This record gives sequence, C-alpha cells and structure tokens, in this order.
Amino acid sequence: MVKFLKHREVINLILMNIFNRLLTTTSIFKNRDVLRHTYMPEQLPHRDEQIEALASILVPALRGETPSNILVYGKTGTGKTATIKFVGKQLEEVSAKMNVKCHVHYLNCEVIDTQYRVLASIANVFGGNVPMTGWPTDQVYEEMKKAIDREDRTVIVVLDEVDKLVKKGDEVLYNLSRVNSELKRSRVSIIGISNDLKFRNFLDPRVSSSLSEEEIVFPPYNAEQLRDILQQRAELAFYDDVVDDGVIDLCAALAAQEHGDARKALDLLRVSAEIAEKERCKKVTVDHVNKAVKKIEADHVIEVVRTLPTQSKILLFGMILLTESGTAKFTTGEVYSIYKSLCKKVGLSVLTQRRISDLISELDMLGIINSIVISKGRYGRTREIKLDVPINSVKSVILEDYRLKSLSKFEKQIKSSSTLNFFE
DNA sequence: CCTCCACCGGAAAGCCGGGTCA
DNA sequence: TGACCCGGCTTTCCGGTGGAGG
Repeated sequence: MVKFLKHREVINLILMNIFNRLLTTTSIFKNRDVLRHTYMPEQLPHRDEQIEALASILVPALRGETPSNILVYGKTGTGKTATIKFVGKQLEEVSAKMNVKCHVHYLNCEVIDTQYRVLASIANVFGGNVPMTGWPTDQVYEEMKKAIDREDRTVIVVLDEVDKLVKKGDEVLYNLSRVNSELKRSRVSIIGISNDLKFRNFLDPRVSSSLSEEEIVFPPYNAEQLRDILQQRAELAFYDDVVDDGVIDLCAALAAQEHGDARKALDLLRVSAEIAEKERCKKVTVDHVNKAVKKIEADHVIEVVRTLPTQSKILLFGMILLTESGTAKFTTGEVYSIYKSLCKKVGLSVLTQRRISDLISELDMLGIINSIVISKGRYGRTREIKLDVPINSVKSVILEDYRLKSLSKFEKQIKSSSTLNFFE
C-alpha cells in the first residue's frame, strides 16, 4: 500500500510538472472552446431573420396550441443547429416564466438513426422506460405517446440531419407527424433540419407536406458576415491584442470562398492559433493562417485516403513507390504493372486496366493526384499522373488497412533494389 | 500526309449482396 | 421461402485519338 502511494505520488509529481510547464507557456487562448462549433454563443449575428421566423412559428406553443411543423434547409455551417437550439432555449425559458409546459427535445439523427431509437429517446426523456433494444416498434410508439401525454404540454422534437434518418425509411416521420391525433392532453410538433435540399423528393408526399408546413432557408454567410462572427468569437476566445490585423479578414475570406461555412472559418481561426501557440508565438499572424490552411487540407486528404476502398489504396501505394524511386510523373501503364505485382504479393484480386483507369480518374477527382491526358505521339496516348499529397503520412494511413499491412515488408526490399528491377 | 502506339472512355452485360414482395 | 429487383462494382468489347516518326 505504502509502495503504491509512493508510486502514485511520483506520477502526480511528474504530471504536475508537465502541466506546470504547459500552463506557464504563454497561452494565447482565453477560452479555446468558444471556437468549437459545439459552443453556443449568446448572440447569433446575421441570423435575425431566421430567428424571427422560427420564433413566430413557435409562439403558439406558449398559448397551448400546436405550432406548425418546420423544415429547415441550409448548407453546413450556416448556423441552423445553433439558431434552433438558441430559439428552443429561449422558448423553454419564457414558457417556464409563463407557467406553460413546453419542451424542446433535440435529436441528432446521425447518432440516433433508427425509428426505434428516435421513439425510445423521446419516450425516455418524458419519463418513459424503454430499453435500448428488444421491444417491438409499435410498443415503443405506444410508450412514447403515453409518456408525452402524461401532462398537458407542447413537445417540439428537433430532428437534426433528418436526411440521414430518411435514408432508412420515412416511417418515423409519418408516425410522428400524425401522433397528435392520438394524444389527448399534449401536442407534438416537429422541426426537421436538413442540409440536403433535394431530400424532400425521397419522402412520401403525405409526410412531405405535413412535415414542411413551414420552411426556413439558411443562406450561406458572405465574407463580411463571417468576419463579424469571427470577431465576436475571437474577443471571447483570445487575450487582447493576440490576433494580428488581417487574420480574421483572411479567415473570413477563405471560408467565404467555399460556400460561406462558418464552421470552416472557426476551424481555420482555431487551428491558426493552435499553430501559433505551438510555435510559442505571442501573436497569431497571417502566416499562421496560411499554415493552417495547409494543415487542414492535409488532414482532409488523409481522412479521404483512409476511407478509400482497398483497391484504390493499393493503387495509390504503387504510385507512392514510383514517386519515391524518383519518377515524379508516370503513365497509366506503369502504374498498372506495379499495381498488378503488388496485388499478387498481398494476395488481392487484380482488376482490369479499364477499371484501374476509372479508379485513377476517381483519385484525380478527389484531388489526391493530378492527371492529364497527353499524347506521346508514336508512343501512344496516356494519362500523365503526378502525386499531390504528403507522401509519408498517406503511406502510413494506407498501411493501417489490415489487408495491406504486409506491404511494409516489401518496402525495404524495394528500396535496396531499384524499383523497376523489383517488379520485373 | 499517313500510321500506328498505348492508352482513353462509352456501352452493355455480368456478378453479387441486400432488400422487397407475394 | 423463393422469385425478383436494385444498385454498385467490375469485366468485356470496342471505337476513338493526338501527334512523333516515317
């Protein structure tokens, strides 16, 4: 026991030491969380119109009437979720003061993605007792109704990313939208949030019309609006005079170029500051923003590579080997022959050249490689391919694939002999 | 000016896993 | 349960082609 405690103490000392050091490095962040997209700001700049619209549709709830169902559209980072949570909170606060029972229940359909889970989640919030799995769905539905109807109240169910849910069938939406006729004391209305504008086409017409009695569209932010948002958050996130001139403008401009995504703008600012912090700078500069752009891009590419099908990964690996052996540009034929031998070594089926040609085009579309079709006259027409990624990190991501682990074995052999000999 | 390389890329059919319906 | 369908992936087949070299 004594020994154990001593051991703990030593560890504590070490930890203290590390944290002390981390704490004493001049931090530029006052509150880092403000820049995360989970943060709920006190004010939502440039969303007055939408707030107003939402509020006016939801007021009936305060009079004990059923508000219309709402469908909310908008691309990612246009403030849909934040706005709705904001209005929802206000609604609950006011209703509490007015002594009216009114609840907003928020669900993210990417996480809660089946009819069963949605119904169970609603039921349980209102005091029902539905197990995670096991019940027949209609029993869950009954339980949910019973739970809600226990009191005279208005329940607003927010279904974030409904499109994810609809892909697995619109039965839930159908059930939820007609639940009111079976409730005696309470009322339910639905707010669906979607970033897919076409998603209504996948709905049963009846569901579609009852779900979207009202529609609110969230347009993308422009550069100026993004700047206001960043400015507001930066004041909360950083100590005074930490952010150089032009940093916020640059972040806003860059994010505005791509669909006006506030989430991206905030990420950019946060990553810039993190880079500055790591470099132990006292200020965040435009230079840091540029580095952040590169870092975010690289991280994105790596994520894309990770989710590539195995065949594309091994193909890409072949290209990496070619590049490493000093050939910056290569043709479809060259890649194909390396790809073939790699497949044989790993024991994967070999696809046809026609198919590989398509996979190469896909990699091109994803921005992982650059390829153009050129003619070498007498020597035929082909694609000229060039890698466009950080090689080392991509390589390690590819090797994470359990079917490709054994590729690392060959690397050394390949390195010692010349690549071309190796693949004879 | 013609040839002919080494592929490109369209069309269509086959294969396969999953889902649906009687 | 089996017949059937669907959509994604892949193969087969094949016509098309820019330009170096003759």
